[in-house]
Amino acid sequence: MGTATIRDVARQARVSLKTVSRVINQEGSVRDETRARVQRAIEQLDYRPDLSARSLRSAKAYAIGLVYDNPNPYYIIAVQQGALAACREMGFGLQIHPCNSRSPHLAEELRDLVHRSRLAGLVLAPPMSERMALLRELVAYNVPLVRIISAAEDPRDGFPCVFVDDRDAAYAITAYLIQLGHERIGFLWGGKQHRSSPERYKGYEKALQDYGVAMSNELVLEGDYSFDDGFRGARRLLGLAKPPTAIFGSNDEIAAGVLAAARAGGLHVPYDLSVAGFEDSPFSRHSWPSLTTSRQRTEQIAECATRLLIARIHGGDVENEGFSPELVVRGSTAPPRPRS
Amino acid sequence: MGTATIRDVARQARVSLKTVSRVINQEGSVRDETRARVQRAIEQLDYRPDLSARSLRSAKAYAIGLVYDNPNPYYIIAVQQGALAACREMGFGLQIHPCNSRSPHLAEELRDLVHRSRLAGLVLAPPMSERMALLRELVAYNVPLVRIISAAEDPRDGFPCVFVDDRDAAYAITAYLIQLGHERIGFLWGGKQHRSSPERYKGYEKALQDYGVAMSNELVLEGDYSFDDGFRGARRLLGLAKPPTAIFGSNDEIAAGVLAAARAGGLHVPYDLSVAGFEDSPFSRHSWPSLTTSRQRTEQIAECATRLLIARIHGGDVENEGFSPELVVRGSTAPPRPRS
DNA sequence: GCCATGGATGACAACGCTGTCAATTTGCTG
DNA sequence: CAGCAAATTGACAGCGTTGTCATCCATGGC
Repeated sequence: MGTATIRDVARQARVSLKTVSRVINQEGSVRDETRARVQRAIEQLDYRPDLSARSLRSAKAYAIGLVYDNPNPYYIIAVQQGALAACREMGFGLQIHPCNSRSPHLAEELRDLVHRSRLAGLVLAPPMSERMALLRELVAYNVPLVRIISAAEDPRDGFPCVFVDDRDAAYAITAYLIQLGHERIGFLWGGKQHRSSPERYKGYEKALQDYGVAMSNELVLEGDYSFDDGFRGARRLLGLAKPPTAIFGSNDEIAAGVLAAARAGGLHVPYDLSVAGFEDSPFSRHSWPSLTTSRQRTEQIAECATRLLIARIHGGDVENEGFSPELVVRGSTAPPRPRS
Repeated sequence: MGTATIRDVARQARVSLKTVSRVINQEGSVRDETRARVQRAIEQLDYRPDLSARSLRSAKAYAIGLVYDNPNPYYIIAVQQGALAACREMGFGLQIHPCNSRSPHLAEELRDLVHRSRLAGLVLAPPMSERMALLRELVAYNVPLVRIISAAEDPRDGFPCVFVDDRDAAYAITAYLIQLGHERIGFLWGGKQHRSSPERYKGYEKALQDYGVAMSNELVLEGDYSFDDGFRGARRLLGLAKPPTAIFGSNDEIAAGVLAAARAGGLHVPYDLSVAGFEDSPFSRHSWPSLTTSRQRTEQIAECATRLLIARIHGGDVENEGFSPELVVRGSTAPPRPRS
């Protein structure tokens, strides 16, 4: 049995191979009656075009690659969902490619992937999307790509992208904390290899300036986008002579660590300490108290990036697009407790 | 530039196409000197075989599909990682295929996928892996597959699988709670469409029996593998005239909901209430207190399943394999508070 | 010195499909 | 009804690779 080919369909419909091909690819120039006959044959034989053969012959590719190196399952799943949605709609396949962003041979590895698997292009998630050297190499290899990056505005650097305004979002969170009455607001950095980290820091800094709140270096700690760094960072901040009344973690995992540290220290969130995160991961809804955070429409962002890539592959000259995360207020933030 | 073909390599090495093919596929019957010349040409030209052309011609496939319908990002990412590890080692590609397990045309959809994308076979994660009708259809379509399922022992039903003994693991957790001194232990069911749910329930039930602890229907509630059902279920249990002193949630998300409900009710975990989860997701480590749970080596399980599939594709007649989750004791469980 | 043996190599076709271009049919005009 | 353009259809080659089978050459036994 198995797998009818275009040949079988042609025989059954009493037309040439090429006519079947035309019907499949909606090329037009086929009489309605002929088309109907071919359609019928296709259904009777349960025929499905073979993507390998098609892409081999037409020198077009019908799959794209999704490249990431990110330990955050929520983020990755959302990116995958978005990319898949776009791919399915456009009739493309999706090949996922988690990788090590520190690998020295990444450009070759990716070019390899593209060539071997006949990928039409790549969607790059952070932090790969922010390695200029990598981007240049890939472009030199003629690999079409679209990036998802953190930037306050269109970078116009020649590499197409979808950009997310982390700075503005961090500004909004910080401003919200200030408006609640907080004047000592701790900030825990995310990973240095992510461009989003300095962006978020800049937003924090600018809000303090704009509202005339004094900066204090002791309130800002470096770290990574991890629970453990949130925990450790919070412990240090809470051990200060003048501890902060609010802590802004650069993502929800960090904020989760802060929550844990606060509880370990016997503090009641939000009355003794306000905590804010970033990302709106499910964790932020399920923690106790639930986290004030910033909602990134990761799925939509990825879908948009994938659409851009496919449009580019189809030869379009497409514009970059920007997204702004939005503030989500939940139970982990409140006005500071009046000085006793 | 672009993408040398086997033809270029043959020209450069002054041999025939076929000889290059032999070298690439390690077929033997090539003189060392010739092989070296070809190798050199391959490196110089940076040649990579085209998987589409190869699979087209050889009627073999070099990619497998991973099919799942599961809202839990931690689980999915772990399964993907495991499957990818096996695929990379064996030179296979991986195509992910999230889908709706309730779709009536799933079998056709999957057969379609296999055919169009020339997949060598499918790895099925729960709950798809437990739909006998689906399995039968796929086998009728000649689709090689391996399942990941929940079962206390090798089902020997003709469909190859990797089976995870959820029952024994749930038994271990329940027994542990009993040994701590608990006699009223609530149980919150997972999703009915997952075979793991009744398995976990059976483990709970058996432990109560074996230890001579009275069953009480009011302590057992149905639900889904979700935070919200954990929250609602816990509220109901805690509102009973004789509330439980411990609650066993069928997974970590449910347990997270229980934690939240306990806190909303002013209870201190673990002193007023012990809580246990299942899965060892990162959440279980990052919650406060961290959750006593059952560690499933999801990544290894998926890798094993993928290996089995590839072995089967290569014509091997392989044995099913079993995994037993292991008890992880953390801060959310303690002896019950003495009656006041 | 001759032939059987077997290892190394190559020529050629074909996998399933689409691009090119030529052949055929259709429809329209005068 | 001839004449011509446009619409429709088909023959054929070839994408990059491997399977089949034929060919070539060195070796060794008699």
